[in-house]
Amino acid sequence: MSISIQPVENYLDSLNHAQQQAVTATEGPVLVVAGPGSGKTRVLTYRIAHLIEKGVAPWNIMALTFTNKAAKEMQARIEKVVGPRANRVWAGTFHSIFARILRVEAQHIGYPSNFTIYDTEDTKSVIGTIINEMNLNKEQYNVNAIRSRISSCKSNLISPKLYQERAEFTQEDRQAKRPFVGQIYEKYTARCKRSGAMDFDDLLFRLYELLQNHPEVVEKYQQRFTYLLVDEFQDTNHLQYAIVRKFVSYDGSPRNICVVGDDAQSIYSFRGATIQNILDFEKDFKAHGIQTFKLEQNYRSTEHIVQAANQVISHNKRQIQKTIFSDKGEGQKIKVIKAMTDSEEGKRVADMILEQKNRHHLANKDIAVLYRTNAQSRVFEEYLRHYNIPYRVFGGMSFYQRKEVKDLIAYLRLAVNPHDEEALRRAINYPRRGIGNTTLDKISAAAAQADVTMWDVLTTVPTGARASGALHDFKSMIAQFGEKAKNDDAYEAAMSIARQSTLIDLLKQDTTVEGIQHLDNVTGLLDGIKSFVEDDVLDGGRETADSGWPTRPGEVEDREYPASHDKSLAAYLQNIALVTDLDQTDTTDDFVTLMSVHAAKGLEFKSIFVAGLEEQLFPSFMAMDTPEGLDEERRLFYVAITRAEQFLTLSYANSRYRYGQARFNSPSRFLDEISAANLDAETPIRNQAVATIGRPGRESPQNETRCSSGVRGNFKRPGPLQNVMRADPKTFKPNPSEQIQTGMKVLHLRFGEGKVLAIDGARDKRVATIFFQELEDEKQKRIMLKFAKLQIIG
DNA sequence: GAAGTGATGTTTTTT
DNA sequence: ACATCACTTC
Repeated sequence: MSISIQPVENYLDSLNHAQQQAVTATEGPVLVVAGPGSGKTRVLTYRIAHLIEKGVAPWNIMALTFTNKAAKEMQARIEKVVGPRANRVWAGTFHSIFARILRVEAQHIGYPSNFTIYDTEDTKSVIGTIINEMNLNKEQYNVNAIRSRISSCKSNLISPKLYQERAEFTQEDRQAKRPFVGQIYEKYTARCKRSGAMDFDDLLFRLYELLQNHPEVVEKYQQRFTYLLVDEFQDTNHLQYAIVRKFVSYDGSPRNICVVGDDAQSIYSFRGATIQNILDFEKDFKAHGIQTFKLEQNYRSTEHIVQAANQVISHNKRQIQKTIFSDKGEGQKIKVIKAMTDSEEGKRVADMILEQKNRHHLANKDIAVLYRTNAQSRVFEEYLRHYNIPYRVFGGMSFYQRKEVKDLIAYLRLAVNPHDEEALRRAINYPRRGIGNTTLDKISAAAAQADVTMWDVLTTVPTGARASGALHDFKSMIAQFGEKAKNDDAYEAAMSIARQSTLIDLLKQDTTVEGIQHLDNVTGLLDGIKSFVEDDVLDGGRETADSGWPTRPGEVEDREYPASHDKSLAAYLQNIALVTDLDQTDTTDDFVTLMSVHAAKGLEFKSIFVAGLEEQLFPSFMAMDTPEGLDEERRLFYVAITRAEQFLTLSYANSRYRYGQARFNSPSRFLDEISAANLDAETPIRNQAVATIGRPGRESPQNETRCSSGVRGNFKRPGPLQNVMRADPKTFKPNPSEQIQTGMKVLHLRFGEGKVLAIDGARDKRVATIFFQELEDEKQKRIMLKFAKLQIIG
């Protein structure tokens, strides 16, 4: 392909007719319907470059994407055409761009500018706490269900107030036997606000409210963003479109808005995305001379693949008419692997990968295995590891979701915003400092009572003497961390917080295999913060670039928006809250990619494997009951096969383990939707394959230790710790607990001989701190005397 | 307070 | 199958 570096003058020459039109129609509303591989990103980037060439200031252009990756790629490609001033274009995800605006305008809506961003975990935890506090039944009030209901409310512009006013909702809830959902929603919203926190949906919803209620603010941004572009428009939800409209719909607006999308690739309706937006867009801007362009030539895939894709998608009724074609030649027919079991599927796919690498000289990074659910990755991992083929799994647990990483981040978050209750709950007794659930409940109740945060009442709530001391210590420690966060750069601050919170010490004490892994992860986090501080490349253009560029109104104003030069802890946290693993791919490494079909959207590979093509799985049993659900599954399949450039292999298994039990499914109906003319006739089921179904581990158990790229620790757990008898049960005679005093030597059935270092608490709440010589790692134990069986031996 | 046990739900996709 | 969570036991 000839994309890379185009001389500035003739970048238009490299485009086909439809693409050129889409690039040069800069004024007024434009809808670009772009099939897979049709050069959509190219059109978007050239369009922006073209605007800049025509004299539009980069900071007057806002380009909204769905993923950070897409935004980065766009920015990089604009830079190739127009140079470093590309950095001043407001290109980013909906969430990140809106967060940036909200930081500046926070005071208008009663938020601090360093507000915390709650991830899904935090959200669920808050909702869980509220359900607890309201004494509601956990089965009826399922946290996940409530969370998604609240989320979809926000996506549809329904505030808590509106929710409780509308009979349709209250009635529906009453029928579902959960009449308090509205109240939970209201409390949740209030609590987030009190904590100075926004969840993902709030980044959109709060911005909408801001633009709605503050004419002077909305005007400022309407004037600022004179050119608006939206990528993957089919995946926007109602709320996102409402915000976009706010920016461009006002009296005298030139309505320079360009949306690019493909209704056939809409795969996010489960989180509120709706193709209705495309239809509405045509309607909403009809009066303003909307221009529509269709990009129908596919430059990615060979003909068999494109034809198969067209056949599949033609089974969907409602769609924008278009004809995708390719002139890249017939290419290879599509192969189908029929396996007996999921394990055999894994083996056959790995075999085929090996064969393709040899026969067609493919690199690992030319190959991807796509599946419907992340849980399917395991069998492929097993066999790829067995064959020593490097691979990487995307999705599943992200780095930032790991417990030890979240633990440290909780402290960092507290340092920046001590009102962040989720961080407080996480950090307050880990490492242990004697602030148990009882104390926590008291604080929580007092905070709710006074309508303030837990931080506000931390040291004013009456508790036991011990807890009270611990709370004072904790509060002053966090306050001290807060000073560091304010004065030091992110790395210095994080480093000393990691040390002084004693989190690092705690991790170092754990010498098990996982323990070392945990410490590695935390070190990795700290390294990440370090490179955040040191990295001035990422957005450096803001400071130094384009000195020859004339100063315009707006340029000075631009400095109002926090950017790369902000190396504070607050800036770092803002950054990572909206980042996923996918965004930090090191493209120099050569590995096979394993990911869900959703995650693969927007990517392309020479060779694609789509696995698990079975009824109930793909299409998913969750979606296949309704026509709309099935259509979306089909679009998902369409996305999957159109990722392939030259080789496409589909696979399925007759039986597969789900929930620990073998299930039998028939081949996916989607397979029947591809004409036999595009399928490889010979699809041999080798007898020999059946004979070697056994797991690789069984054949050569030693092999596991050498796996080069083992990302997920398949290590054995070390079993119950120290479950060895250290004292002879026959001669063991425990003393009554009242007799135990500080300084005594005692014998414990399992822990052996120990010395009582201290005792705290009174009567039946006495807790002894005992030093056990014979224990390996954690020699000091705190033992509740009421239950402990200890024999005094001196 | 800590550790071990049994019950339960989870698995569709993600900013 | 696996992880999380309420519950029991020391």
